[in-house]
Amino acid sequence: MAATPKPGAVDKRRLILDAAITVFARQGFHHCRVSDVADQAGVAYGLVYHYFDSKEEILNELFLERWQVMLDAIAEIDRRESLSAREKLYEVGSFIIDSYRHEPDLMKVIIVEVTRAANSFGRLHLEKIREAYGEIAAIVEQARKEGVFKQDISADFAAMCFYGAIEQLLSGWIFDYIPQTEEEFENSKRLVVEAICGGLEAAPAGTPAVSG
Amino acid sequence: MAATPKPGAVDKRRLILDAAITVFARQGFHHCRVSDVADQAGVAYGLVYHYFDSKEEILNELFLERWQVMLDAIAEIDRRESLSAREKLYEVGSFIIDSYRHEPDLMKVIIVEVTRAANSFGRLHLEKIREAYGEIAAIVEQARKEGVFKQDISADFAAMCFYGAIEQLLSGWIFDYIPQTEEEFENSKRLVVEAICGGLEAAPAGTPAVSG
Amino acid sequence: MAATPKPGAVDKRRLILDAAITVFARQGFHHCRVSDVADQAGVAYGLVYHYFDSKEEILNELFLERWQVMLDAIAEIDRRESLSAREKLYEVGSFIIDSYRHEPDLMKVIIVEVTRAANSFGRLHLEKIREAYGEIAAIVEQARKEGVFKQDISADFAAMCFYGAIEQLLSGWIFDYIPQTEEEFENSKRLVVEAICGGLEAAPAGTPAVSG
Amino acid sequence: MAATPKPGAVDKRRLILDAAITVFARQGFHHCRVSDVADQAGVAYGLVYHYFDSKEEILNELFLERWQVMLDAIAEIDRRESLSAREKLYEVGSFIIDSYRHEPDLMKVIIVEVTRAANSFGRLHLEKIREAYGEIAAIVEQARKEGVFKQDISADFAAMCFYGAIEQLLSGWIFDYIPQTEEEFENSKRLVVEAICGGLEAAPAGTPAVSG
DNA sequence: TATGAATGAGCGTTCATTCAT
DNA sequence: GATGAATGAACGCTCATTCAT
Repeated sequence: MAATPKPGAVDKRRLILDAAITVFARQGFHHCRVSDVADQAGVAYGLVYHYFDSKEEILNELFLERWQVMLDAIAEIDRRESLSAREKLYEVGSFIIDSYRHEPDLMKVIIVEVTRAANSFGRLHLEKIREAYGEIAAIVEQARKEGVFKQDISADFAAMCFYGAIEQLLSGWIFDYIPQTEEEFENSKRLVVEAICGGLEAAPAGTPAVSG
Repeated sequence: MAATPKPGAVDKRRLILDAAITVFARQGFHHCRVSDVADQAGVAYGLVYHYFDSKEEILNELFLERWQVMLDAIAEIDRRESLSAREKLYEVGSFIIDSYRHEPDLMKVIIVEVTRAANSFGRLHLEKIREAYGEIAAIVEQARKEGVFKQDISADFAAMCFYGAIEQLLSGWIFDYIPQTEEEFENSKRLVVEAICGGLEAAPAGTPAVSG
Repeated sequence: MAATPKPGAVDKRRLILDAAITVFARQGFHHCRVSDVADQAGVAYGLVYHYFDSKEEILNELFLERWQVMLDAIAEIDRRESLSAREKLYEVGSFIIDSYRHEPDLMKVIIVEVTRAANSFGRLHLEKIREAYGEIAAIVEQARKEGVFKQDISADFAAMCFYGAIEQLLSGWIFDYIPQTEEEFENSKRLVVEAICGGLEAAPAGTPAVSG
Repeated sequence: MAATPKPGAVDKRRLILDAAITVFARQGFHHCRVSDVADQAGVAYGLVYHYFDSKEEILNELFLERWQVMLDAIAEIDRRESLSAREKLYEVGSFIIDSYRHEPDLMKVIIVEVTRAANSFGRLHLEKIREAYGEIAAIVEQARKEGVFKQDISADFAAMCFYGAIEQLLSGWIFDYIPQTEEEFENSKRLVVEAICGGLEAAPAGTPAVSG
């Protein structure tokens, strides 16, 4: 459809996608009009339909584009053999949290309008969303095989807990439960791994602490 | 307002609320019409406006009614002094999971349309939703004071992880990631506490296991 | 859907249908908006959609309602055993021409937007339209069997010629080729039968004229 | 305006006109986009506007171009003094039927989108369309003067009947009421003249038949 | 000539809500 | 209480046409 834009020229398609991120994040996908996106992008209404088949397709594209980046990143992390399971999960959590830190609107849209809206748009992407759980589960599974992680908690189950905790943190930032400071972001990276891998319970006295 | 219905008479208001649970769960709040709810209830759709101010009010009422039951239940659990923190969290998780088990449509509506839709309807109820986190945090906080839970993980943070993990599990059932068997429900109650409190990591050899 | 209106009350559904006749005839189906119909009927926009599923359905209803009346009338004419074939065709032509005379807008809509628009809306109604040809053909067929009509012109072919001639006359009135006077209508009834049954050619001298 | 294309070069204007015939015939004028025509022609849709002022102008051009050919042909037929009225009408009918036989798409477009759509595009061309009736009427008129055709049927009226019958036949082929075989075409040429000139009624016994 | 990005008016349809009965 | 006819704002999408390149 749309060709690669000439170098130096403004890529209107990108402009529209970026405008959509802003508008979807601010008003919500359902509560904004296509014209809001066009206005935000500074283009005519019809141009949106020149580049996209529907309002929904814009959201799908935003999601797929970004989610794939995350899937690739997690896969890459899992391949780093020098890392322990806990370190791998730390990297995964870091990647997600940093994604939010650097592109909060985009991540808000993805979390709120897609992954947490699984019975509307998320439905379309259930498989893609589950891939992420699967990649996390793979990290856990290896740790279980090595005896580092508990045998009685399945890798899938562990992945759900880990991902759920992180998505809850993102939700906390998105909806202002939790202050959004650099320190808070960094602490959260560390603590979510500590909580899920090491558990909330303090080690019994005399037990050497296992730090992350 | 609607008066208490005569004994023996059909409570149309309740009929409409129950119909809304079914319809919201099946079609989603945004993808159903007021008339769908009325049809399901077997009443004229004008009657819905006799009992409720708007479509949204129905959802609000469903949420508030049920969420309060949960808040009360958690508060009650927290008051049981004989229970350890882990046991309390087990009871909390059990309550939520059993809620889904016994009323899956209602819980689906609450989770999908309210707590996970915090930028639309959830926005109205942020405070009420946070109360739940606060109650869980209170349980954790006491355990921290007693030295049973780690000091470096704040109670609020811990509560987010715990609630996030459970909501993720519910989402898994709602969207059919996870099989919905009695055994699965029971295992999940146990394992989510084990994962969050005890951590995913196996205890180092020689360390006495701490069971839930 | 819409119940029978109370006696004395205004039947809004009928009001909309009548308004549609006026508007479709004046502006053409494609060149009017649903709001034009609603305005003409003096009702709110949405009421049109309360009674009809779509703009198209209004046209379909207008056509089917009226066309069936014509089919019934032709069938009834064919059953009158005392009439000759020529008399039957005269009655058929009279019925169609009088239909236009008494409800020119409705007939204009049916002819212009349906029977002469067979590749858009007419497509839906091809079968129904052909029924009329079939009924006319039946009249001709009987005359052929009786030896009154020529054997080498099939009944179907003859029906096409007869119907085509009449539709052309209606078109002439609709588009003001032909003056619309009472006299013209009456003459046309007589002459179209004379032309098609008796032919344009004058009888050879000495041949007794066959009058209609 | 577009200049005459270089010899050997592709005439894009002609390409677009031919593509329009195909597309208008297949989808209908109203149900195709300018880009459909351009795609069919294998050119960018902007080019259509280089050669034509509007989508409508393409249709106008197709109609005028072809209709004039027919007008000329009928005029030429009328000038052939050796032919009887019936023979002239046979030639006219043959010309129209052969036109459809050789260029069914073009004739379909002209009949369906112009002559039978007189209240949209046809409106523009009423005069041009009537010219054809006039030419046919001229043939009849002469026959009336010569006493060959009946006096009580006016030439205009007769022309309408004759043209109406033929257009109905074309419609029958266009919309697949009537089989499109060579034999059918040839028979129709003969029979339509026989029906309209000679009439449907069998000659009374003892009357010499007048054959076409 | 030729391209297709850009424009924006226009329209069909939906549906929450009101209200007369 | 109960019904469903009536309202009308809102919105997604289409597509003929323009125009910069």
